[in-house]
Amino acid sequence: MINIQRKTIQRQIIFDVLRSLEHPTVSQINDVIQKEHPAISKSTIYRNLRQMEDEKLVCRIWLPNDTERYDNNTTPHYHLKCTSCGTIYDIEPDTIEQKTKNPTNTATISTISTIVAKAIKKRYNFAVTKKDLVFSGTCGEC
Amino acid sequence: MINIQRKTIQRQIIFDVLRSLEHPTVSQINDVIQKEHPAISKSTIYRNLRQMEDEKLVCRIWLPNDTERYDNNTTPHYHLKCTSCGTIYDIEPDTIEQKTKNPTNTATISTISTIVAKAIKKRYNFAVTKKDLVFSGTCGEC
DNA sequence: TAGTATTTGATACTAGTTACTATTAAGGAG
DNA sequence: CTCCTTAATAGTAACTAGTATCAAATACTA
Repeated sequence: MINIQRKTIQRQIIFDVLRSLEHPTVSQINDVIQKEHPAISKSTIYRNLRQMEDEKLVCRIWLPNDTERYDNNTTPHYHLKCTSCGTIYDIEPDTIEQKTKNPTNTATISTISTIVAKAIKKRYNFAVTKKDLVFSGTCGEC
Repeated sequence: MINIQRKTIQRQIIFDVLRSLEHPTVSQINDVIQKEHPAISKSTIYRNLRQMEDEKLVCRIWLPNDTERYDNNTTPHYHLKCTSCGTIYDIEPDTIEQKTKNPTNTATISTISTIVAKAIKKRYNFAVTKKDLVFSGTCGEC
């Protein structure tokens, strides 16, 4: 009996709260949990979030000039961050398309990033396993 | 006399140390400075690094699962991080090239990221001003 | 129900920020 | 060149964010 994930109430609460929020910081998750369950410690929260990340139940995301955030969208995708209002948007890599110079050509971010990963392998002999792409700027609302 | 940047010895020391290191963390910068100048406080170090970032003298970079780092390469470029040895490599966006399906086509990361930024504008009405692209994986040495 | 390894919560630590007082660089007047 | 003024900067201390350690509690299995 080694390394089995146990089902604890704390773990279930943390997961549920995370699922109810959009790109929350740990502090936001903590605020919600404290109201109902003040006995749950921050160690437990951080620890469980990391564990869920390892299990691929959630993603931990790193945006410039921000604290760590969690994302319950586990499909591969990238992020936009509005530097004016702070909102974080998901970019779905396979839905976005852009014609290149040749009007019959279209490219998704997904295929583009695959091309880049191959180029990196060729040029730097570096095997890419994870891509963190963040675009900062101003959103349509601002 | 408002908002003039003053030339302080602390500022010069911090800048010189930063220039001598590759992608240093603040802790690495601090370690070097403390040996010669133990009186310089961490607030001063953090404050000056941020100020130099505002002046575009250095870049602050954010890598997944890492503390903040500074980069004295101020030309636009992206990063590779080896998850095995921890080494950080710069990708020069204009030097890397990769043929697309059409063998007469080549694309730099720079042009690709410009295409993506335009697509983001069209699709999400979001004006990209900064791109933070980090590729994690295993380097040739590991 | 008992045994045991995992998980929790507490505590103390490292990393980074903020607020505030004391110091100092730069510019002007004599 | 020296003194004065003043706003920017330095250092201190106290705070938020995140990590590590470890005894106590608890989930799982037999």
